[in-house]
Amino acid sequence: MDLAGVDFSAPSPEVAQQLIGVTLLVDGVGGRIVEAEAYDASEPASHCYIGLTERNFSMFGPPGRSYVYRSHGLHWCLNVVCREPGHGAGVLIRALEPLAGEADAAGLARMRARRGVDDVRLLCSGPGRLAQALGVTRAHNNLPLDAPPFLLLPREREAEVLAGPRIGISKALELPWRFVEAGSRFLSKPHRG
DNA sequence: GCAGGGATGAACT
DNA sequence: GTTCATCCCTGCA
Repeated sequence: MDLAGVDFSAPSPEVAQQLIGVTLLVDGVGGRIVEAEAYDASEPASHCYIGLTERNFSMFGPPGRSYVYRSHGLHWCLNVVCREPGHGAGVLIRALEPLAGEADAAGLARMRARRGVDDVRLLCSGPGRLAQALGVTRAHNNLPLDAPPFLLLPREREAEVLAGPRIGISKALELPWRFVEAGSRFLSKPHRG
């Protein structure tokens, strides 16, 4: 399963690393991925750790699809599914650098309207913010990423990627499975080595 | 059936 | 740094 230069059948940490610098659009709105976290059925921080449930079934399906879940009763979070079907693994998309070129002005305006904020650095800097800016909800769960409304575009240049501990979890804190683009202004939190 | 907790974000002090 | 909005899943009765 290869899409936008990313091998989605690889282990999730590899997929997360490869996703940094890739452009993600939903219905034409989005930006470059600058922060992503890997999750796998083998470690307790993952929704997959407990096995297949109604909530996480997407992550046990074929790679290259979406997994969208509700966080804290309020926010939607977008993941991409990786590994082989039945394994249970995914990558949480945590932050985007919003596309800001002249051709993308309409997309930027839609993100600002959905978020209700003007500052471009607050549009997609966090998994809940990102989903709101892109209009992602439960309706986007378990959809293929190589078909509308999703569009993935390969890196235009090499990205310098740093690894560090994941954010907001209480288990498997030792795994350095958060990947960020070095020096990005659009991270949800600064990188820690 | 019910209590506890969470891959968050915003508004506080 | 702390608090809280408020849904869904889990574990235990």
